[in-house]
Amino acid sequence: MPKVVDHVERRRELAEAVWRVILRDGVEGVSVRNVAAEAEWSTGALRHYFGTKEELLSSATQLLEERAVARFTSKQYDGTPREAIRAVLCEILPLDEERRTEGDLWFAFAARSLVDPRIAKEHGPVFDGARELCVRITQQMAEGGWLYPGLEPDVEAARLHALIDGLAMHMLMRRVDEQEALTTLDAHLVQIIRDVQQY
Amino acid sequence: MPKVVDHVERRRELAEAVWRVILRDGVEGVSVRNVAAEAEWSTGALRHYFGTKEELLSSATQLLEERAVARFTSKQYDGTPREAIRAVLCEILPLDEERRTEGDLWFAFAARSLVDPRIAKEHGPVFDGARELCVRITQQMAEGGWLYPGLEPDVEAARLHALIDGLAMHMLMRRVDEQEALTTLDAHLVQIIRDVQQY
DNA sequence: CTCTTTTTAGTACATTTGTATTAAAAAAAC
DNA sequence: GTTTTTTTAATACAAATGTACTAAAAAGAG
Repeated sequence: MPKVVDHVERRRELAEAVWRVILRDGVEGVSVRNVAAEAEWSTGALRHYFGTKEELLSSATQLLEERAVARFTSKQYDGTPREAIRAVLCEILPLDEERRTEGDLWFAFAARSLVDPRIAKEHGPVFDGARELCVRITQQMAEGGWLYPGLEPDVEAARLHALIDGLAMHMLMRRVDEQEALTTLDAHLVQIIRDVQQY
Repeated sequence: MPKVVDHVERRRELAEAVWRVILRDGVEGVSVRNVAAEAEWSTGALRHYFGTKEELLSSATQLLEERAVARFTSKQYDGTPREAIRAVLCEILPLDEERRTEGDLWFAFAARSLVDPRIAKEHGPVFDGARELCVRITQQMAEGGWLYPGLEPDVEAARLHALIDGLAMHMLMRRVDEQEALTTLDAHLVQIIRDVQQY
């Protein structure tokens, strides 16, 4: 029998090499040879796992999706409502290097998804994950009586999602810094959270 | 003397060809030959106006910027405060084909600007134009007494900007439709505009 | 060890890429 | 008409690209 290789691990390894290339040169810098060189593989070995360049990009998107969605869905509330919600939302903002990397990739793939249906399909769950996170937040707020009176949970989820993605994008474009983003987010939370003295 | 050619017009013509290529194939589809074919020019003629591919992309970004900023800064208020503000903000959302095209390009260039400082520099004014629009709105609201009490004009400008850009992005990604976007925008306006009976 | 299958390396090939060069065509000044 | 300069077309070329192919290497089963 042949050498036993963890295919899942190999594909992850390759996907991460794709990431590094994208972060350095953008999606346009992704070529079979570039990725192989980045991973220190031969093009032949790479081709053994990925038949085409498209599969390579798909795999990189999928890995990003898995990680992001896992992070979004694993977070739990604790602390005061405002602190908890703020902490959850901060998972989306590129506040540290890891999340900035994820954000850069998310942005690159989002732009590519506009002209590449295949990427769009694989990128969709990232949007859905963030949206579900926002829906979960506003629904739990409504149930706990923390949602500011008169606000609709679903509409507020959409608004929160647009705001947080817009902020994230502005940060990725380096036009808004961390402090301004948090100030903006806090201003929003003030308006949607009803302050309860004892919770 | 030579044939008299309107260089500005030529460059505009070429930039629009670049746009069409980007809309069809993404930024990665832009090559000297592709653009020349799209414009029905020879590569030699194209090269007479643009020495390198980078200049070609720069020119396309600049044209986008000029148009977008012109649209943003030309709008004037009229009608009730809410109607006027809504109308101005709707200039940013991709609600018709022209603005969707602009939006698609804006998105493509924004993503590219993360790894290409040159594009970033030329793309910056588009961000600034939208931000100034938001600042103008919130400041005029504050001066006219329409801003909901307790809100800071500058913070609200940043929040409005993030929200509108996030909504625009979600629409461009085809994950949010026109109706949901307007519902979300209206929910936001309700919270930042103080309803004055007589204005 | 021998066999069998996976994994890898290296190379090949047709396209496409950015850029440069060349010479022809066009058009106004004289 | 001739001259002069811009504009255009066509081609050239090295480099990079996606994909395919071939044979060597690796590693467990018998």
